[in-house]
Amino acid sequence: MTGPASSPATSAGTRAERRREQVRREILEAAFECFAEQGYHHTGIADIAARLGMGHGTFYRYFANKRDIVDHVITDVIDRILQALSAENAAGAAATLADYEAQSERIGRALARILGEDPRLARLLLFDAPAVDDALRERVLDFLETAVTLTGGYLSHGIAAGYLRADLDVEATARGINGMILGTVIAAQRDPAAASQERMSRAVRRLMYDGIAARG
Amino acid sequence: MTGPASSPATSAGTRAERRREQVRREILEAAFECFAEQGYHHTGIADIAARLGMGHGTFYRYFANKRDIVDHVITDVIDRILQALSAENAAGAAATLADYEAQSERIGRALARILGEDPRLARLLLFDAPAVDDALRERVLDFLETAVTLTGGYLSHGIAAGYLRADLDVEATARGINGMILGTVIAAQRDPAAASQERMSRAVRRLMYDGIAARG
Amino acid sequence: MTGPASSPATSAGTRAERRREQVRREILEAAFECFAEQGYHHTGIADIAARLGMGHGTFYRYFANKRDIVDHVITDVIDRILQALSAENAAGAAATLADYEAQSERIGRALARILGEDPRLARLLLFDAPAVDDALRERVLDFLETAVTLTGGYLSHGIAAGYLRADLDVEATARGINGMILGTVIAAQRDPAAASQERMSRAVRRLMYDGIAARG
Amino acid sequence: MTGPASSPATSAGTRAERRREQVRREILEAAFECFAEQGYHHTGIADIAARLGMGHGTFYRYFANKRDIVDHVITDVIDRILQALSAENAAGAAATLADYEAQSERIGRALARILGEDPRLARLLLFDAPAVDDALRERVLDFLETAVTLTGGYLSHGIAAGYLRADLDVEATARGINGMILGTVIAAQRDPAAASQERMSRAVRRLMYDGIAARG
DNA sequence: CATGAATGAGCCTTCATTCAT
DNA sequence: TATGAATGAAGGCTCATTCAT
Repeated sequence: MTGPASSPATSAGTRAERRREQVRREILEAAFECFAEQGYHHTGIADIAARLGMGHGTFYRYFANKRDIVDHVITDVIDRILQALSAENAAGAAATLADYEAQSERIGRALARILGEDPRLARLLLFDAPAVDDALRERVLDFLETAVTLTGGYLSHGIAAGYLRADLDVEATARGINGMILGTVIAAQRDPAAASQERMSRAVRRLMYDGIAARG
Repeated sequence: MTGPASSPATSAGTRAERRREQVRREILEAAFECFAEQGYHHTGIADIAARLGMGHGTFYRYFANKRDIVDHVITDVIDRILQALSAENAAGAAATLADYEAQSERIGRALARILGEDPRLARLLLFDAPAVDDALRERVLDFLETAVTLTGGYLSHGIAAGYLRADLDVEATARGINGMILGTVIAAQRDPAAASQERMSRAVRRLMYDGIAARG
Repeated sequence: MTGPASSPATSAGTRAERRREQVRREILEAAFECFAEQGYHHTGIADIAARLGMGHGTFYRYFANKRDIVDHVITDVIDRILQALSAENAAGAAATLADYEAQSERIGRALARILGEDPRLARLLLFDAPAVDDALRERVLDFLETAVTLTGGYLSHGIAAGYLRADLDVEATARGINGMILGTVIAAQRDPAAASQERMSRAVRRLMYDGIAARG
Repeated sequence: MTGPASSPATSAGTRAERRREQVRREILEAAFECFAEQGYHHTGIADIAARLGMGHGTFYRYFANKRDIVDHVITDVIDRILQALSAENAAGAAATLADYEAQSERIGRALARILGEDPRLARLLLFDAPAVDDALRERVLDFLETAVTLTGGYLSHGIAAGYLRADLDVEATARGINGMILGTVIAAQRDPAAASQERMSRAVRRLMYDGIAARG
């Protein structure tokens, strides 16, 4: 229910191939749960197999090794987040500031839904994956960078459309905005109350549009 | 009588005690380096000892076990950051918005100095420590929460002093601001160029005071 | 269908279960030998595994740890001795002094057989197990106490049947008798010659029935 | 108070030598206590030194190594027991059965005093020393054999004097008698109540002189 | 294809012993 | 002579991975 589940094409191929694909996804799901709940290093292959009631030797028929599966799990997590984002994006659709605000709101909600619904997602991505090894840490950083690029794209579009300040340092501002989202996500690790997401969303919007200074 | 009076008493106590304290710090430092470079789980006690050219048994004369030292290392990292913050704080000293901006600027610089100077600090704190175990992840979250409280204190003071909007959601806003700092710190993992810090600082300030919207 | 029906079902269960039980017993046996020959503390898990030509990791598939197996080994030793005793017991069957003597004789022979046959049994139980830790020493003392209780039972029966002195201090006398057996067993550590057992048996019988004093 | 303390010649030699000898004895005493309370293998050199408040390096100025001191401790224990025995022996003094009984009684009391007073003595000798290594186990067996020889000497004397049965198997009977003493000593490990010693003494005497059979 | 028994590299930790001070 | 810091051999235990069934 809450684990990773992407690739819409569940079909394709022989019945055996479909079966194989299904087992793969089950293992992926179980691995996600183990990693997210106990951490990568505290999870044994046997734990993953046990969760599915299968022999742990079977695991190696579907994934090369432990490192391999964590890679796939993280890929899935990232994909799910990116999908949540792109589902509500409509790239450069916002034509006015109001549009932009509404779009930001939708994106925020989508993120809140997916990440708030299952705090293990963020925990795994932010707190476990980077510690696995250099390569995986880089992948997480890449993802964050991608998110910055995405946000930057929206900002650039807004500037072109004239409803955002022309003198914005797009990249730096995008980093700032994404940082606020990151802060929200991390805060949700402690207090996953959805309400908090509402508050955060409002506060961030106020900050971005009104500034924090008192009107002189 | 007891030898030439040299070494300007780095700490108190006997010569032996000072020596002991120095070795302790060396081990702490070596452990920090190992953890930061290879990660906690890929670091063996032997690695730490080898880095100092000492027998690994010696390690256990100074620290109870591997878990013990990572705790001390993280404590040190957090302390260093908090000191960098408190050095420039002057709690509620800012009387005007200009003061506040200046103070924020100083704090930002201090952070940039300590974290930008040695990117391993942030890497260890954010990307390695949380994966060690639940307790350490909680400590890191505690630290972030402390930072939010600190920022919130500044905001509250600013509201009381009248130079910040009275209707700010202090906690949520503080989370947003700290998130931007976090985004900056994480960005520095990739590009530690000090210049980037400058840019980020400016962009964040613009965002906070002017908003991102074009002036209508 | 599932292979030729051979191996006359040493125990119940699947073939795998029988195999597992067999390996368990082999490890138990190897451990017994190692402990008895080199002592508990001088025996490494690797020694036990090496004796069976298996990887030492395999050991841990069958026993939780070193302490666990020594417990099982001692349990086995105690069980073997108790079985030797109970095989010849017939609880309170002896109706006359002659019966009683004959029964004692049989019990003595059974003990001599099992303990004399393999002096390592006694060595392990008396000279190694008590040094493992407090709990195991208590188990050995418990066993000796059980033996005293057993002997006491025979004495009580003999008193009730009228062929033993009514004024015997049952418990104390049982301790004395068991002590003599213990002395015999320990003597066998040095000279395992079966003849010695005969001599001891006779001497003890003489002592118990005739006393050591010259007939005045 | 309760530890090993032999060699009557506390004097002899320089003052420095006497001092040295005193420290040696203190270490021996502390080692006895540690070994008896925690067992040989659970005792570290550091424990012994700590008990005396001295540096553990100092230990090696008085004893070659851990194995060396346990040897001395056991030697001391054995010496103390043998002294307790020889103090009351008067070799072949008993001229009548009554004399012999009285002498046995005295010896029993002496043993009860020294072993009952400090159960750690027996525990160390019987339950720890034999597990140290082959050599020490042999020494303990040697001691038991010596005790048998001693008892055998008394029996031989009694036979020669005519108050003991001429047809006794001296050695075997001596083993039996010593076994009863051993049983008593081991029983005292559980219930060190001195009264029990009285009971045991009486029961053993009854057994040896009257036999256990009812008088027909 | 599924299984789980076997494997051994690897790592933490202890502690007897040495030796410079 | 006393000290305790340093050392590293030794050993218990885990777990990812392989492979025969």
